[in-house]
Amino acid sequence: MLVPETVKLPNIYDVARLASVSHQTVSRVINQSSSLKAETRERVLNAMKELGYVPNAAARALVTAKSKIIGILITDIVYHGPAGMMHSMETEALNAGYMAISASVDPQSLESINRGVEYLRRMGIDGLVVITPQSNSVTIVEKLITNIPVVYIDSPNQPKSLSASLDNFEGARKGTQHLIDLGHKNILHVAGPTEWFDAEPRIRGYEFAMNTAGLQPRVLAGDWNIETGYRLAKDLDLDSDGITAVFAANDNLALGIMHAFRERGISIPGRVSIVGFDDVPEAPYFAPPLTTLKTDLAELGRVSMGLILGFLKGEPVERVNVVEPELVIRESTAQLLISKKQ
Amino acid sequence: MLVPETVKLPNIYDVARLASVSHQTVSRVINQSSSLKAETRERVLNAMKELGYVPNAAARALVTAKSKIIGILITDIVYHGPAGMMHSMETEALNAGYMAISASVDPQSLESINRGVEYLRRMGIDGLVVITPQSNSVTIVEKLITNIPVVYIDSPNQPKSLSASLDNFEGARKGTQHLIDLGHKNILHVAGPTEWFDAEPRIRGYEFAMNTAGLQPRVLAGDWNIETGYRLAKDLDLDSDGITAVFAANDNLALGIMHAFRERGISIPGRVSIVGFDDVPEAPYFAPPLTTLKTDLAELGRVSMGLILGFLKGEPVERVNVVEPELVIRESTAQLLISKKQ
DNA sequence: TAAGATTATGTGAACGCTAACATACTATTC
DNA sequence: GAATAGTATGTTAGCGTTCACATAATCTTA
Repeated sequence: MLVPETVKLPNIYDVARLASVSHQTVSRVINQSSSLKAETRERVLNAMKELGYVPNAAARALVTAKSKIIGILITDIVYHGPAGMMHSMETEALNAGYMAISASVDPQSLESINRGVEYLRRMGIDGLVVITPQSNSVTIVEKLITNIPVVYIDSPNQPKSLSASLDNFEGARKGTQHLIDLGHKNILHVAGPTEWFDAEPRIRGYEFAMNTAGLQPRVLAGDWNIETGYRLAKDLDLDSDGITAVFAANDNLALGIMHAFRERGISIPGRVSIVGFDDVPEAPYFAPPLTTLKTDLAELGRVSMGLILGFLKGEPVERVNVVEPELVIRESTAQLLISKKQ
Repeated sequence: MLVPETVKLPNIYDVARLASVSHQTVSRVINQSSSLKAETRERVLNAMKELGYVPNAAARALVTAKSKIIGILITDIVYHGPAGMMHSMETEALNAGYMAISASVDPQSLESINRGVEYLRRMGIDGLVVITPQSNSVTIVEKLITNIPVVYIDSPNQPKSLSASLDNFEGARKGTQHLIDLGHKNILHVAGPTEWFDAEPRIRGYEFAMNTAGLQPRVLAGDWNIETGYRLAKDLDLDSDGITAVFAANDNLALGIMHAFRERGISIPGRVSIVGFDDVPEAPYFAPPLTTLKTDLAELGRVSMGLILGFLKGEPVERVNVVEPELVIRESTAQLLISKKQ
């Protein structure tokens, strides 16, 4: 059996003794202070290496009142997007000498959100990124976190805070316009869950494109899950409304929809064109490959973390930043050949 | 513009003063000590609430020499598996009063791994979970982390440490056996990258099943990417070897392979049966739905974190734990009707 | 009701670091 | 070569906790 050993880690005094300098000189080496003789620095560096010294973050945090930790409050990490976003945020933080630390919470449970925020506060985070698609988390955070900068991702209209978001409206508009350009007139939008901040602007972007083209918008309420797309498309009546294209609020929905159509023998894009949103890595390999809106979430993560870090460095930062999705055309969309109204 | 305000957070003395007790009594309330008059506890609790007091983790870590933080060293968080695993680990840690903190590193770069480990050490982590599929990270960790417990996920044979892993061998054996049971004789294995610990036992499991059945194993080297599956299957000669089934080392490869076959007009499972590994959420919606091995990575995460936490609590823990994949049969595999050797 | 046992609270020090100041060395100037 | 200005180093205190111990208050029991 393994037992916890209690090895005393070397501290700044141990290094100082070995290098025959004062502990403060060691501190200066750690903090790259100027006015240090090269020879002394060298000696200290060697002593540190010899003892395997690492600065104690707790002690430093205590005295500086800065933890060099950025918190990330995140819901639903299981979805494709957030995971990649986390990764890019962490890298960005690391490069600036910060650690990123995340608490994933259940957006349905106030208690869970509270607990997540509480844990982050306790760690003494210097800044916070909130990746939450729902308003109740935002309210809690606003109440509890008052002394550090906060960036909200995809949570529009936080007047007092920083924010970064995808331009969901514009993405949805582009996707819909693509279908309109192909000659489609009856385009259905299968929407995401309206409690999510992302879903609503996608609906509005779709409606805007439709209205602008003088077409009748038609929205079906959904959520982000494959299964929901499948269920909705399973007994969707295309013919009576003459639907020839579907704009799905994300790739998951699109995948489920395509699967249902495949089972029903409805040809894509022969009978119906499909557009998704996200461009998940699998999208080019769907049957058929999916036309969708590529959302650079890694970039969104970088931007958000950059906002916090810039703010902490005292740089002037934009309060609101936007990342634009890009239309990727694949085989799931095609020109409408037989126009109904002809 | 927003400017960093410097609000002084209340400390234990502020609470003590407001509650008219000593700071030590407040500490006792925080740490749920017994031998405290209920009335006193109540008074302190109220004072804490009134001031919005949160204990300072840095100060506590400094004096206890315990950070209550578990580090997670992770590579390739972008893959489906690790993300879900992270989530379950974090939850497990939180429930035990620990925070989880991750550093993602590039497994190709020694420097990146070093840096990741370095950052985690600096935070004074109490334990470490290493999710890395490659041996060089393991060596670095072993060299650098000597004073705290480490769990290696999917890194077999770490004699001095704890480990948890998927039973990749058994999973591969089951998947291959399923194809054999369906009457297939010429089964190709498209393998994962051999530098990854996961890939090799999958190859061996496949070979074991084949050899046991008196069949000739045939392995094609690949990696974990969809694109690779696609590329390999694009000009794969099925006929000259009479291949009727493919066992892919993960679902990504399977997806790429299926896509190539679809393009080539090769019917699945009519002409070729396909088995994957992972059971990604999309697998039931592939064309056709994919037979695969469900790997409960969330469970693997829970087990791993549980090992560390149990160890830290001084409980006796198993050194090695294994999570078994489960065969999920879908439409991508079918009975071989025309047997070649008949 | 005095003595001991138990429960409840208080006091000082220490954890490892950095900030602020003090002092010792070296280079410059007149 | 004495006065001045850097440059390089040392000394002390304090960050907010918990720990180990000391003391005060209360409860037993003969």
